[in-house]
Amino acid sequence: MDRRQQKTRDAIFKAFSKLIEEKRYAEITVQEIIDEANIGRSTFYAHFETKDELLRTLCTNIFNHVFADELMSEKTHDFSRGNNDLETKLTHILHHLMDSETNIVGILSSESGELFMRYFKDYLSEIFLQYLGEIKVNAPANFVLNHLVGSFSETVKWWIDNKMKYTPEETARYYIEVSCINRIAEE
Amino acid sequence: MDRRQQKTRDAIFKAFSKLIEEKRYAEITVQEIIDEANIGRSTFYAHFETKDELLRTLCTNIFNHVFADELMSEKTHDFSRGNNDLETKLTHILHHLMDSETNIVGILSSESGELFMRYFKDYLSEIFLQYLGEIKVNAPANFVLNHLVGSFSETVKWWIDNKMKYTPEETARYYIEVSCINRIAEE
DNA sequence: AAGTTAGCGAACAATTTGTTCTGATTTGTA
DNA sequence: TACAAATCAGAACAAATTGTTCGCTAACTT
Repeated sequence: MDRRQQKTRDAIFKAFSKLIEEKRYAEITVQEIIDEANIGRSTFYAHFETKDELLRTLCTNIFNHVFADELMSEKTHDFSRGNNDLETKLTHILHHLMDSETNIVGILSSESGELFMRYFKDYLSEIFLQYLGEIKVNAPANFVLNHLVGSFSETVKWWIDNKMKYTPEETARYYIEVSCINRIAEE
Repeated sequence: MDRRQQKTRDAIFKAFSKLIEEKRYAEITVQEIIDEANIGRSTFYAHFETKDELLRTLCTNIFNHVFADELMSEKTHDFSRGNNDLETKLTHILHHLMDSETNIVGILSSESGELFMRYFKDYLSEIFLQYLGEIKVNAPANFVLNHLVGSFSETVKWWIDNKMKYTPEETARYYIEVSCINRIAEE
């Protein structure tokens, strides 16, 4: 890809990330992004049709990176020692969020966090889906999946809102603790 | 209160509710609300300073109604038979959502649902706070509260997205089933 | 019935959005 | 190196939106 395109793209992402930490997504104007990125007006629209498309692309980039490892290692679970496997995976994800270059923390904890959460949940679903069969609970499967994904994403938000003052290991542990998943181990 | 004011207010709420079921909150313009409500431009601004204030007011109205009963009966729990009390309360809330005059279901399941969920969670927190002391889990209290509130609101969303094909009783049961709350009963 | 309050709608300035055009710059390649 | 193609900047534009003001009319309260 053309180096100029790449540079412009990066500038837009960087500007957008910075702005989204300062104010709500809805309040950010395309003009502000253009000014912050220091590019021409038409240049922005050559890359993204709307602000929404920019957001969508940014989310895909970020989460592809965060989930890169976890989605690789499908079908290699180890249930022999309870739910160790899942706990490790979740811990990894939290570490990735912590170490990410782009300021995901700023984004997720911003007023626009909900938008990102939607994308986040899509990725999480793929992870939890692999464990669904192991859970013995008297409720519809799609309810359980929804619950696991929803409550883990709530956990992440809580963790970030609390300035990550707990370690990824502790946080994953808390989640397993309150989750019905820990009944796999108790069987 | 002046009948004219009441009529105008109702017209605005009704128009806003209708629009929010059709499209995202961000995409709704004040002009559309005005047209749908069939009122004068200045009239809208005489009632609400911004679109955000309209949203806030609508949420307060709706949820005050849904939670009216539950918030009354504070401090009258009955832990003697496990978590029956909470399950009943949650069932009530689901019933209220079902029977509400305003189309809460349409609103909560709309693209703007997350906005309403934020308000919904505020009310839920008050309910769950009363049960927090009874839960024995090795995790910070504010984590547990966040988890309970978050996962119940996820339950409600799941229920609505599934066209409420389960009864409030069933749904509340499922929630208790996967929740760490049912360990109160198991002690 | 008289005085007060609310609603109407036109007109206004200020922003914002997305498009189009022209001319300049950069890039990959021959 | 040189040239053609792609990319960029920025000005200018129409259209939509926002929030305010003002004079007039209709409805309400006492």
